[in-house]
Amino acid sequence: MFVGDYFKKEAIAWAWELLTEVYQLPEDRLYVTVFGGDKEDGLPVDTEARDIWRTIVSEDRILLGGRKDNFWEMGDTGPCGPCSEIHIDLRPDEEVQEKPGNELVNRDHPQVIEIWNLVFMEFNRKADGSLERLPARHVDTGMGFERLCMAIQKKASTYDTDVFEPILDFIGKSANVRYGQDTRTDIAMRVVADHIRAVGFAIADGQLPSNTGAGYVIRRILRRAVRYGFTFLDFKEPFLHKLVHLVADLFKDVFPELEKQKVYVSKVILEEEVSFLRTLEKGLKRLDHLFEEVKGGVIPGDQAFELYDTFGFPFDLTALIARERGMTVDEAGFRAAMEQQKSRSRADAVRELGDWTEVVPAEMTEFIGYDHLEADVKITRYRKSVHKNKESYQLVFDRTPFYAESGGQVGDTGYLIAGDQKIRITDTKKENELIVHFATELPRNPEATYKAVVDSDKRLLTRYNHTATHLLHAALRQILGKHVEQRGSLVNEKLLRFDFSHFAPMTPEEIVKVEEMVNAKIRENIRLDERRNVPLQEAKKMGAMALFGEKYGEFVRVITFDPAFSVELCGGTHVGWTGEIGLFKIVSEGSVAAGVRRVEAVTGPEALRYVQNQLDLLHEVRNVFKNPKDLVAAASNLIAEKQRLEKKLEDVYQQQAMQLKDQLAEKAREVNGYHVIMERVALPSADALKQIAYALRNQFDDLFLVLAAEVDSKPQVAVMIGEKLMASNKFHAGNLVRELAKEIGGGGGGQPFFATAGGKNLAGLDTVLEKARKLIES
RNA sequence: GGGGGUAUAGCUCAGCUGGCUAGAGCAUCUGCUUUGCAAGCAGAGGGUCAUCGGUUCGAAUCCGUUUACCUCCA
Repeated sequence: MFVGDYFKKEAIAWAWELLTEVYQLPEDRLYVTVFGGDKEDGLPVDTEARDIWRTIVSEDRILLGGRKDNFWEMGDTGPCGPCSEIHIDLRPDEEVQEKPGNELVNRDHPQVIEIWNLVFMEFNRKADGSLERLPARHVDTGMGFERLCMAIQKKASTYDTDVFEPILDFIGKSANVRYGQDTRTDIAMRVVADHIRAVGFAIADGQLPSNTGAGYVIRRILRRAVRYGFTFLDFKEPFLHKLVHLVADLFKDVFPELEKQKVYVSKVILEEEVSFLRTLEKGLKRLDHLFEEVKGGVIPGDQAFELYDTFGFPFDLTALIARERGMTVDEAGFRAAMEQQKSRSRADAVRELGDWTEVVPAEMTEFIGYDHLEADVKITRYRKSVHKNKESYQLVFDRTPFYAESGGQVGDTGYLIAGDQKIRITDTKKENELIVHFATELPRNPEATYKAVVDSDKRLLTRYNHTATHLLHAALRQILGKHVEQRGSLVNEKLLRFDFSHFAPMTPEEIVKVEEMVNAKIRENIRLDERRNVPLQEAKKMGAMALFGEKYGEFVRVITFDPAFSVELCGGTHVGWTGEIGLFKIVSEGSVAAGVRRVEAVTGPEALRYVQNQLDLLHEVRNVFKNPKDLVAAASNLIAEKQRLEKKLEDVYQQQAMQLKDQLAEKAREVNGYHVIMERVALPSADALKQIAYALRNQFDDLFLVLAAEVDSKPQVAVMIGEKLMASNKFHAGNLVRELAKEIGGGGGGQPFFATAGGKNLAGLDTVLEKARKLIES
């Protein structure tokens, strides 16, 4: 047998050998399942697997399964195939006597469980639903770790194994609950134990909770754990983070990464817990409101959905609390709203991918972009992609100078040329061994040889940033400490963004130091030492920094700039000498999550431009201040002075307004027993008008005021009615002002005691007063 | 990537369908009380109602833009 050979027979035999001989699982409790064929797909029974099994176990232990259980697919399209599972019956002997285990396989029995799955990748599901045989077949093996533990340790549940016991113990002590006493708290404890483990590992692996993609999955798992603890174990304060040390210790032999980073991981978890408990609290508040509003027993589904969708408040909590108050929630309505949301998202994500059209058979693309920026290439396959009515094409070549997005570095852009046709390549991505080029149109003659040309400017600028990222990484480790680990990275032609684990904000001094060190390394003009195809072990010996969460093949590429400074495993493109970078400048420093800092920086011409812009800005500001000796003092003086003057001006306005008010008060006449003031005034603002009106109202409780004002050469009318008069219900300022506004060609309104109006006809102001006089005297 | 939401005093927020001269609690400051502290009482300062634009006589409130954050879905 050679590497790459299809080893269905061996895979089956090895699985059996491992379980029965190495792990000593009892053969008489094991069952195997084999794909039993499917009419719809026109697939026969997997006789090949069945025949292999027949040489190992007796016929009555081989069961046939349908497409649901024994045909594995990862999605609507792509590689798939029949699978063969091994199940174990862990029930006590008496039960086995009563009912044979083969009747319980794949029946969701808690103690008759699948522990092993062999997937035989033999087909490719095409876009139209049809299947084609894969030219190169292979076997995927899946094993349930906890289930295997359960089988080996002969326990009734995975949670009774030594993988979980200490964690459950600790949770029980913290919650003051004993495991095994109440199903509800038991479930909660198991959920917490299981989830903290998953989340802890994932975060140690470099995956942070976030609101998109993989990070969102982490967040959801974590929140589920918090929620179970919150409702069933009465953990109202963050507690999950306390479990991290325990999990780390339990798994330190097999997963040392968590042990190494436990402080960091528990910090991240704590932060998430705090923020989720806050959303829970807010949700509870809203829920209280909701209960008061609906009062009549059933909470509408869309309301519950809004709570969940917009405020992140879990539905089952809503239902639980509703039950406690003797109410129910319209669950069907909730699900309907949820479905709507899903289909909306799906509609957006709909991307019709056509099947590959193969031009020349080829299993991989040779990447020649480290040495070439253009090359003659042949198209090996292409397909059409439709997204939101926009067509685009994906092309694969036999070899390519285009760098595919990877390791934070963006994919190359460029064009493809043949004869008079020039095709724009807008992006390049990797799909397994293939490098896929995204094109705006389809080559007219796919069989022709094309010249592929990478946008060299963009590539060059990107190189500066990628090498600078390595220098930055090394400098951060030297200055901040060895706990600095890369958490994420983005490298394009404009800037570099580097996320790393570190607990405190960087001080301005640290930023300067890092910047200086990177620039010193640039001036040293260190030569690139690039080694391709280094065995992974050897690379590690060289001290290369490998990243958690990154998968590396057997052979790696090692990028070194001074063996004593920066050695990294990296597939990206770099400068030949660090001096090419020219200048490195940090543009911003901030945080993205608990314990993770983000630095953004620019290099080369972009850095120069940045510095230039800053200096220009400074220069301009200096000019504005007439080139003072001390710019900062000049600026702060100016601001202080401005505040002082504003205050003063306000006082003056106030005084003027009060003076005007006093003058108006003196002009008050007694008409029908009211204090009537009707004057034409000139004022700087509508607000001043309001001020005066209110001031007069405070002075006379039987006030009847109509002011016709000219504000910014526009007519404005205000009517104010005193408190006493209001009580008589005789007047309504709003109605009055509307009537008066007709004279100035405008409209208005307000409250019963105070109203304003504006208009266009300045000449009408005097008529307004006349009209008002008639109104009051009548 | 798509949907929903939020942005008001140093902090936490209220302000419902435009018009109660922009509020509450906590924090800060001053005074009183007290041997001192905690606390209490009286008072004060503190706001470009995120941004830009629009509608209106009038916008924290309605509409649009930008930014940041929250949240759900993919």
